[in-house]
Amino acid sequence: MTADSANEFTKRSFLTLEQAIRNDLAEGRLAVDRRLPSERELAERYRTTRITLREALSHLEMDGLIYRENRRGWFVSDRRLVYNPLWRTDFQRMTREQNRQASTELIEAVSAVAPDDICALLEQPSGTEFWRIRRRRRVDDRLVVFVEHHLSKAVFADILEQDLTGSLTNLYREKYALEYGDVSFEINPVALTGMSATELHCSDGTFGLQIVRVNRDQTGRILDCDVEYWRHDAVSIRIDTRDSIP
Amino acid sequence: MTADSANEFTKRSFLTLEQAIRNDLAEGRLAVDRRLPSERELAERYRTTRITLREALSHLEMDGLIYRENRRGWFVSDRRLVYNPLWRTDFQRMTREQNRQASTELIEAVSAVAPDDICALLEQPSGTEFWRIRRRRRVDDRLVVFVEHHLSKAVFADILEQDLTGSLTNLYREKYALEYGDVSFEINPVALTGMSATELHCSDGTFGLQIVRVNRDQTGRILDCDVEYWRHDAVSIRIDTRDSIP
DNA sequence: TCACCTCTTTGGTATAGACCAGATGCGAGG
DNA sequence: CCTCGCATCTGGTCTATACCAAAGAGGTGA
Repeated sequence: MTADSANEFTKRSFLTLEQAIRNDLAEGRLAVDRRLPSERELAERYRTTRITLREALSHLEMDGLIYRENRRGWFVSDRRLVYNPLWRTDFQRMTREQNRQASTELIEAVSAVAPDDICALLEQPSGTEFWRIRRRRRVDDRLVVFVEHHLSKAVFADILEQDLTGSLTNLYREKYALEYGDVSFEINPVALTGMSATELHCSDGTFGLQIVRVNRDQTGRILDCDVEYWRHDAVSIRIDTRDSIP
Repeated sequence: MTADSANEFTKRSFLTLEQAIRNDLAEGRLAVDRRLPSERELAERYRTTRITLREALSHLEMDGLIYRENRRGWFVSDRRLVYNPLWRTDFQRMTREQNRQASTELIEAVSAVAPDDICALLEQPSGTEFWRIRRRRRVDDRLVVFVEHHLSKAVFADILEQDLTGSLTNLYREKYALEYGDVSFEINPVALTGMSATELHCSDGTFGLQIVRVNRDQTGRILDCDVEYWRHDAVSIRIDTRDSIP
């Protein structure tokens, strides 16, 4: 930040601090390589305390302008990824169509008893075991979503032998000759906690968007259930009934 | 409990302030007709400072357990309203089907130039005037959503003479013989600011869910555009392709 | 009855420190 | 070359206190 902009900021009210940071961000004075200076440094520059500064940063975070990675620092948010949960196009293709670059990491793939609510969604008795595949995805190198898939062990007997870092959609089609049919999903604003927070490198309690989706094949048989946890500033849900819903 | 873990217990109370409040909420010790004691009283009760206490309350707020009304206090959240933006059932009926009670307040109904992005969505040149209807809705007496409707002045010439506290869906059908056709919408997690925050009685910067919807009639003509701002803990979006999309 | 004013209570913002814990980079030792 | 451990960064949490501004209660006067 230049001496000028520091001088411009003379009033001490909270809103002006937030506005000052907003302006400096917009004009690219603050961030170097999308990364903001440390909180201590910012507090000094704006002649305020870390508590007050963090309050302002939290507001900008909620507004989707910046985000933080746990104990790593603050960063400037990129544009949102447009996402239609009714489409089962694979993630790579979806991001490519938006001129973004995506990657997927496999966290685990095991057999496990699903929680009761998931069993209910999958129309199986509580305590049923499913394949549990946990992955996380990046867009332009930023961690944006943590996904937990629950798959029928009967239908996908040998899924663990497949490459699970790619598209499950394609795997279903190519290895199991399954095409998607109906879908249902639920979107909830939630706090990211536990594993979703850890894997996304954000602190416990960060705001996120949870999307729970149940996928069926053409015969109406339930195939799997995905539970996605998105960084809230990284995604925009968009649905249009004029699009065919395959 | 072993001696080791007892030792650990005395060293660091693994029951954090947040968890303590969480327990008190769950067991009904804290909620007195859904309102929490003042921050000062809570801080005293939990032997901590207001800053720390507010941090904990913010976490619970993000998690959707409690919410605040600007300078009025903290309240315990009720269950979420299930909402399908593809359905144009009127609000009253939707809430009744979930055993909730709804009400709508008209804030203003005027002719006004719509912002550029809204004009673009409505496929009209920038600077076009529309009817602008602003309303807010309550569920079980809690303010949950602020809505801004932009309607074609040509199609709805005399809409200001109608009762605008009721269902616009019904008005379209009964007074204008219009049925809904295709819909498209966009969901974004945002910070509530300005009018949306003021009208919802929440402080500037509170986290919310924005839903922008464009409605068409059966011939594909654009009817209107709704911009909704929801309190994040009050709504759950649910969509199922097996439901008919009228 | 009702508009208006005032006083109290509430959350909202701010100061100035301090220590903790995870992330990271670097250097020493294998 | 690689690994391990330590020093030093970062944000995360905390104490203690103060004043401000809006909301709400209650009283006052037309």
